[in-house]
Amino acid sequence: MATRPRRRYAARLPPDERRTQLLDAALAIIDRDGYAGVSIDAIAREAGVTRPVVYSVFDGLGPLLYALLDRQERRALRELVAALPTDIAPEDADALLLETVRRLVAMVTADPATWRPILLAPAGTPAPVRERIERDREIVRGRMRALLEAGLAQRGGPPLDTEIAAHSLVAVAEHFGRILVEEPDRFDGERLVDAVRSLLVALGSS
Amino acid sequence: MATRPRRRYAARLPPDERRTQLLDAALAIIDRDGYAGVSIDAIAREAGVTRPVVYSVFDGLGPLLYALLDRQERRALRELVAALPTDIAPEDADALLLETVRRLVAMVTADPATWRPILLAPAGTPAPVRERIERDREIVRGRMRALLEAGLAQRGGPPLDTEIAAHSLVAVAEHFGRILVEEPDRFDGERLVDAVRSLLVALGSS
DNA sequence: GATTGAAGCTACACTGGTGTAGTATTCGTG
DNA sequence: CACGAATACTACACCAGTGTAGCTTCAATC
Repeated sequence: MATRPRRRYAARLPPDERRTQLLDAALAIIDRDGYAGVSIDAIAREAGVTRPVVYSVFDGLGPLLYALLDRQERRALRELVAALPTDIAPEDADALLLETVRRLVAMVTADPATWRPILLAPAGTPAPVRERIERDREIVRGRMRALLEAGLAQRGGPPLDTEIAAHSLVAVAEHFGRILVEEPDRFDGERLVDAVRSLLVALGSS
Repeated sequence: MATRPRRRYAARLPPDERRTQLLDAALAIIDRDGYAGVSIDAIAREAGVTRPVVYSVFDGLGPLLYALLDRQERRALRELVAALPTDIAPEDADALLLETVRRLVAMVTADPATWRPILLAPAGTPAPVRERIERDREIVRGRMRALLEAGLAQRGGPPLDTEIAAHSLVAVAEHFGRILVEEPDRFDGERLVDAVRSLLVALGSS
């Protein structure tokens, strides 16, 4: 009974680098197989290491995913804020809107590994992670609502339930974000921009 | 060592009734705990029966959930088709739209147990079930698209990417459907109707 | 009221994942 | 070049779920 030869030791890393590496491994798994495939065991395997190594850095899968979100959230929100307009340019609102859509599409397609875990979060995520993402979503809606109100005020638009409108816009954005991430060939990004343009024309927006 | 007393036998049922009962049990679990809580074991427990009973009727969890979807899909699509307008009434399109929204809201709030498994499906559902629901979604989008095109043709609306528009409308509808099912107190149904009404006014829809 | 077949139950073997105690290896330092 | 701290590995006990073989009970029939 040839007892299996001892496993070759993985390169030794200080906790900080190990931590980074493990988070990268988790991200790679999520990007490849979705949240379904993620487990302490899978992460250890992906990193070429054994489970106790993972436990030496994180207290379990929940805290690990939370830490991952912690790291990715910053990047994602930064990208998002950069893509959204900062204020309303009344004279060229349409062009600004189109440019924003274009930026959002580019943002997601350029870095799907960042966006997939966020857009697909409901599927099998631990509750704390899901709650956190929902909180972020709420923040984005708040910002969207502020933009809407500012826009309506400046352009003298008619009254509108801006909370509902913000929900709707974010829902649509997420829907197409999900498609961009999961079936990148389904809709060309520019087609989405064109659709918004047509909509603006249809609305007779000046 | 007091060996546990033999479990009391559950009422004997012919396969058909047992099948129905098990599907009901699965539905109750999904309605209560979401897809996360569903397993052969949990379903057997919920039905007051042991696992082999479940296996005598279904080949496993996948087929069981598929059968459940089979049963619920019919009801759901029937309700949905009943709620959507059948044709375009050009002279009172706005009222028809408002009525449709009202009907959709009523449909979901009246029977959340039917709609929760569909609206929340991505979370932890076996692939075949998810694919099936996605197919249904595609059907609904197709219908929505036909309505849009008919409406635009009749009312001489401007050109629009109706595929994108249908995606958007369904995405918004699902978003609010999910909220209605998960946080019924967040938005009053009538508020959603009002929002659509305001939107129509804002569009200067005649 | 005995028989018997359908419908349930128990018990077991298996899988894949968790978490940890104890041991082996590496590598920087003196 | 020896040693000790840091880092990794092995091995185990545990859990929850799966799927099945074989035994038990029930109830319809004669």
